[in-house]
Amino acid sequence: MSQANPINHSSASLRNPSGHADKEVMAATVLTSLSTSPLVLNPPSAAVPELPSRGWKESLSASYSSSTSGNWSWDASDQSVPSTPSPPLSNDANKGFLLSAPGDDASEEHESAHFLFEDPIPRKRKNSMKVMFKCLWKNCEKVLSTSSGIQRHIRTVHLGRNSDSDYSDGEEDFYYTEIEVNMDTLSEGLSSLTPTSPTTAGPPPLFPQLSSEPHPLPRDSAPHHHQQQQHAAPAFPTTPLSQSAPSALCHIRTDHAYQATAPVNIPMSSEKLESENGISVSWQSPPVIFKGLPGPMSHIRTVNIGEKRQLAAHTHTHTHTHSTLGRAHVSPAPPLKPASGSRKPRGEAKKCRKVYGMEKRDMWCTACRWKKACQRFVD
DNA sequence: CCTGCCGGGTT
DNA sequence: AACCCGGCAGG
Repeated sequence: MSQANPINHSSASLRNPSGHADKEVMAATVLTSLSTSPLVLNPPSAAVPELPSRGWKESLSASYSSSTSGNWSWDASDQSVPSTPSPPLSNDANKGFLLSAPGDDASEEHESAHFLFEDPIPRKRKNSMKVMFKCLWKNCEKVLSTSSGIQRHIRTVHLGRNSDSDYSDGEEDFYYTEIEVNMDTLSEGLSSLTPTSPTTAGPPPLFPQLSSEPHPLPRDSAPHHHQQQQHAAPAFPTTPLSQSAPSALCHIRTDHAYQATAPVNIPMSSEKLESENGISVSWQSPPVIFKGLPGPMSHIRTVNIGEKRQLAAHTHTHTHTHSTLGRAHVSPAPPLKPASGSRKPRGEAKKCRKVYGMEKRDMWCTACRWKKACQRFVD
């Protein structure tokens, strides 16, 4: 209850106003330019309306009414049902169109551009959050707007697999994160900047697990539009939204955090994150998981593929009353230790329980929840 | 105490 | 198979 704060709107204390503002802004710029339009035609600085981070829902649904095809479709529910001729593009996710693919992106791009440009009035965003999927492979910073897109990207580019006729979804390791960016904050930050292409690559994003709201956020709810550079050709892309995390919120989730390599603990303090040494972070293997609970900087969380479970409140009152102190059991069939090390040495890594705590039990990996060997923080 | 998780039961 | 949990080892 105390920590399970849903996307903390104000973020107020997330970052200290030190001197790294520009860095931040930079990232913001990138993000925005990305999300608004891949083409540099439309400088986002145009006029990004700013709405009070609070109450956007109402104000939006009100003012956002028609004007555009309004297919921001975040939540079909709050759509004012603008007379959209074409069905809401709730397609995305499953369509599996890879935005960054040479030719594919056209469509989506078109769309976004479409309603972006056609916008007569500075429409207000209905929801300032945007979900994007970011590839976590070593030097790849690809960001796509759909999970299927990123998966495909990984499959083809990193796993060297031909996506065409084969998609063995089940067991693949898709290392990517789902990030949610608050556009409001971004806009604010760069309202005074011009959208220039990012030249520096900030440190990779970090995604310590962190609580967040329990919203399930189904994959196909990702707003589609916006994308990023072309294929993964450049081994070192211009890191689109590298150091995400605009002061407000950045919501990251990694799919498949399971069997991640040994948890790497990246020194992460909001400052360090944007400190000059851009790429200094030990960003080595795709899946990176944090051991410790990042302090205040928490807007990120990791999720396992099979863990999409209901992340509901679940205030579980599991307070096990371990009163059964029956340790002194008289085991009938005793000794016979299976050749040495009977029980596992007991890894030293902190497991879900320790990391998230009982109150956030729904964030544990399934194994932990079932009192099985932790799969997320394996030793 | 607490945490991790085995072993085994239940759905 | 997914889920749950008693109970124990280790700290």
